[in-house]
Amino acid sequence: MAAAVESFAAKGFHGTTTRDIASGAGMSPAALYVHHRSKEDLLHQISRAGHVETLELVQSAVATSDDPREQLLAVVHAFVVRHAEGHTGARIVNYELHALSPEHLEEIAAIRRRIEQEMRGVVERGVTAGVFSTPDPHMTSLALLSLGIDVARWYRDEGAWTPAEIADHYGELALRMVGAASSP
Amino acid sequence: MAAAVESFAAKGFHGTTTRDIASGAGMSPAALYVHHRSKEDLLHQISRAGHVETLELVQSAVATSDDPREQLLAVVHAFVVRHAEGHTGARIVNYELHALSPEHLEEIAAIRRRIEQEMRGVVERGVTAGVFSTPDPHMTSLALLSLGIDVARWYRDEGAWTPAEIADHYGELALRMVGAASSP
DNA sequence: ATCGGCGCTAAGCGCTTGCTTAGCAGGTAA
DNA sequence: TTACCTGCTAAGCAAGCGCTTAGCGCCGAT
Repeated sequence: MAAAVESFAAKGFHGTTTRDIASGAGMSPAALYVHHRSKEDLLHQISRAGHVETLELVQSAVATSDDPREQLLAVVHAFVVRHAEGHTGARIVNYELHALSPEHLEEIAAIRRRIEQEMRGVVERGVTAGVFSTPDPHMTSLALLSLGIDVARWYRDEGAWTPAEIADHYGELALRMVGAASSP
Repeated sequence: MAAAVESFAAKGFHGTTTRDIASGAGMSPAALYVHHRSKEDLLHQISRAGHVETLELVQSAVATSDDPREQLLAVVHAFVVRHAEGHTGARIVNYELHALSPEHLEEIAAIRRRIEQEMRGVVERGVTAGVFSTPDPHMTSLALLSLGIDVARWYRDEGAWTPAEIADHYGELALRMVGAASSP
């Protein structure tokens, strides 16, 4: 599975052959089929595991505080660090959905909806509490997730910024986007 | 080329066959090769045209005003509308770069750098003029582009928001991100 | 000592891939 | 009329694809 993650992230699902994955894992192509039903099955398992982990990450970040402001910072920080450090896996999670079978795609889409609900909840509670101010909490929360997801696209390990530095800056941007005061 | 755009956007470069493109264009597979050297050549032409158009769009948006605030609004609005309305082409432009040959990729990367420079210029001039305030103009301008690019990933024609509505909201978010006052 | 099963490989099957070849209808010009 | 374009198709080639089959070495249990 690790070899599949590497290949899928580098060349895309359709650009990867079962021989690529097998040689990356130091095996013959036939050995893959002892453990996995098909190439799509591999993608499905990788995608599901990645989505579940991200959902849990977001949920536990929300649970660290009762203050929407702290929740937002925690979620954005965790989300951005994950998409930077784990950009290899995150690319598969976010950019290879079209290669999933319709049933598998629907399963994954359900997890994505729950992630969106978590973010939306944070923003809406902040607005209700009067500490955030935004004309459309729905679109703003979507933009916050969008910003984090896209980190996986442009982030490079050899780049000038560490994941933590990006996450800190993005935390500040997030506070501004929801109309919270810059610093306590 | 229009048929190739459709197929590449829907299934990715490697997921698309020359027979897909040909039947989409109402031709036999061999007819493609009268006009294009290879499948990669098609991708290259589509990608280059898309990048050049985006660069020109950004440049002309910047040229509409001398005020960094107005420039930012114009660039973000044009950029977001383009990535929403033209999400089919924008997906190829942004998510199929890995399928280009090394030489073609370098050519495209140069155009992308010029787009980034335009956005960075707007933010930096705003900071210099004292109308924007951000701890890292470089990262902030990258985040602004990132937000616009990712619209192409999640936007759906049948969604609740029009491209103009998204662009308006994103303009407001952009002003907040660079630390400009919300309204004049 | 012998067995069954696990994890693997060598070989390859049937099909699809990107692309090529040979040739043909219709239009243009001398 | 002849010659030659342009834009196309039918057919197909070599290579690569996802996946299967047959079989082998190893190991713990009997």
